[in-house]
Amino acid sequence: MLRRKPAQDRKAEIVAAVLLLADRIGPDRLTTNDVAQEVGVTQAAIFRHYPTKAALWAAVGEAIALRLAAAWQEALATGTDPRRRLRALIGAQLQQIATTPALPSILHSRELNVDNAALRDRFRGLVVLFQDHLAATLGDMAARGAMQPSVRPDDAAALLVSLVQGIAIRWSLGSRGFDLVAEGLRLLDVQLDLFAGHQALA
Amino acid sequence: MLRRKPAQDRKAEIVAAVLLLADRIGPDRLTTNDVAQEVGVTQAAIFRHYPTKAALWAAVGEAIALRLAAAWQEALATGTDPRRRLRALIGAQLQQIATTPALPSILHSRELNVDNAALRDRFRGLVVLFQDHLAATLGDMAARGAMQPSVRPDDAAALLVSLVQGIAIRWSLGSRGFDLVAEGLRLLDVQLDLFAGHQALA
DNA sequence: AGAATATGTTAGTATGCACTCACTCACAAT
DNA sequence: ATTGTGAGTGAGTGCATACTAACATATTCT
Repeated sequence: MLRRKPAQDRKAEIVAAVLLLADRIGPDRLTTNDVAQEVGVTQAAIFRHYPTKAALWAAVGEAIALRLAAAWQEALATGTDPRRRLRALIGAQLQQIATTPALPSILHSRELNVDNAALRDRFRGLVVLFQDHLAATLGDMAARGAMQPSVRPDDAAALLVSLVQGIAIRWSLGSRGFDLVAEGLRLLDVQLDLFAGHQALA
Repeated sequence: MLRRKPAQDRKAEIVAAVLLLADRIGPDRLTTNDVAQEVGVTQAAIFRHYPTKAALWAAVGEAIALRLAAAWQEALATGTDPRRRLRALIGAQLQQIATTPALPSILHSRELNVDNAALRDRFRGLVVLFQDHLAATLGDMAARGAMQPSVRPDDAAALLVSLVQGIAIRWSLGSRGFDLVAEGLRLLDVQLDLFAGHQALA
């Protein structure tokens, strides 16, 4: 018979399994049976820890939200130079996606966006928070003259958010054949040099 | 009893229903029953026209591929000015997304990417084709001095593809509260001015 | 050691899914 | 007007799913 674990540990294992399998199988196709097999217990055991599948997804969402918020806080603690802080923010985001590749598909899954209204609002708040961080840092850069005045700050923020999403998609479609963080930061530097309006070194 | 239609018309109706419902319900959650109700026939009738659900998805993919290719061809016929051609290409792509909002989610759905290998390759080819068009046009722009030499053409193409994906996502999440094509082209102009290295008019 | 508890299992249920089969009848050509 | 064709139906099948209830035992507390 299998080793029994305290509920707290098992719950964490289950959430981890969902994150792993959401990437492999897809968030909207993931079944409680898949999760149970991955964890190594019976399907019924999942329901001892989470009363419904929706509750399980809520726990997964909460775990993601905590991780993201922590990563952003750490990035914001990076010095006072706005360009370095921007790099830290974007780098942290890319790092989160690299370690949890299911993140984008979960964020856009119908599971979260259609079924679970409370969680959807939670994530909307997160996205807004991230964009606020970006906008604030871009404002600092503008104050230092590191931004062409012709580029509106909200447009710049939109371009940066797109950059992250776009490279994450390319990384996924290309079977993760390159270093997401390194390539993302390289592209970010290209874009930031363009924002600054001076030519980068060849 | 319901009006009977020739198979060709009915098949087109079914494909149209899938495109509509894939947006509303999600590609991976769409059932043959949903489709049948939308069309106004019984579930069994769907299987008279398409032997399996996978075959139905293949038809949907084919329809999308034809539309995209046609839109790109039309855009490429736009004059010889590379910047205008780029605007036409991106505008066509945004227009396609605006009229078929399910497009991005279908392109990234597990239905297409996991189950239907043939169709996945078909779409991969489409994406490559689009990027080739972009790269060629960017090359023309560079030849006319409308691109800073510090920006590699493939990086520029990656940034433009990201721009389209990013604004499409924002449009979707924001309940389509703005004109996707107009806003996308506006952002494109901001980015192209940055590529050119001269300030845009305020 | 023995009782209490909580983590697990076995064996279900109801529902929804893709898909099938025997059959009906609307329509078009003769 | 008759008839052949094929679009459409009603009633199913088998399977997967989320979830449940009764029971079992590993672990912990005393």
